[in-house]
Amino acid sequence: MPELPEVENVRRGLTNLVKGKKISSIEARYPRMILTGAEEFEKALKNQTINSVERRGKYLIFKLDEDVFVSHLRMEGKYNLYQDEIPENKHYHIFFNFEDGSTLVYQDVRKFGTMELMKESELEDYFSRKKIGPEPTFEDFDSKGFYKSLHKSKKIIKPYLLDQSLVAGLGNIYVDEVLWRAKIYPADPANIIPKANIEKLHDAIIGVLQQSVELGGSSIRTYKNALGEEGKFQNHLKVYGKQGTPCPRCGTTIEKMKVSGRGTHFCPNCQPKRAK
DNA sequence: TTGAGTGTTGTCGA
DNA sequence: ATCGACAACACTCA
Repeated sequence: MPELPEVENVRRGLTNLVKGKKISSIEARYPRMILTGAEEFEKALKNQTINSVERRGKYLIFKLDEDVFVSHLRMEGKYNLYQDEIPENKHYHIFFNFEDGSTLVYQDVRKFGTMELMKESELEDYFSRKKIGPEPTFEDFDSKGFYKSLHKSKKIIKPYLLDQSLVAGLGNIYVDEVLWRAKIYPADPANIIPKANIEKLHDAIIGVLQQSVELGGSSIRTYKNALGEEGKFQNHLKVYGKQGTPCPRCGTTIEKMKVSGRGTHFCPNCQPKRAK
């Protein structure tokens, strides 16, 4: 389900729901989801308190007394907190039982999500091994460095942005949105995009992701935050899912195509192909 | 009914 | 180095 704005809203919801709660037991019904080993995960986290829930890119970081675990929701992961009775659901995979009787349940229809146990001191290395780029903020994400990287690369711009190395947090929805805002053809190689468009792209990445965070993210298919609430940013999408409708900027019909295997929405007039 | 498509990421082979 | 294909899995829609 989630890109950065959705993950950030899940994080905020979880902070309210489980911060300060002490785990009494964990049940991993789908052990393969826990890449570092389900048994050790269950054993290690028992009797530890969740002190904070943080985020890096699209990854959630639960910080406990002695350990941390990193949770990635992939396509459809969700967290729900139950005060007592837990409804039967075949997509409920990991159960965190708390001392106060409540239970945090991880739900994932497609079972793509992952959890990994580690020490806080290992986090930096973990994200650097995965080549997770800067957070999309003006403090962390430098426009000059971004331009330099793109200027010397023949990679196709859209999949390059999706690989998280230049900036963390974009997924298939927001990448189409920011390319539309910066008037860039999604399948063009990075090195032929004019500097002015790259600068616009840089600002759009920060602006769109931040605005979506504030609006609770986008509920496109199944996304809801940890409180079961839908986001509102889907009402502000300009191209994602808008194929066949007029471009809000120029009225040309939005098209959908495939770019490196992903459905890609764009305005053929505002985002003309520059490559021959 | 079957196949294509879905908000992600990692691996493998050319 | 890079890119496409494919994998993990379940469900929806044409």
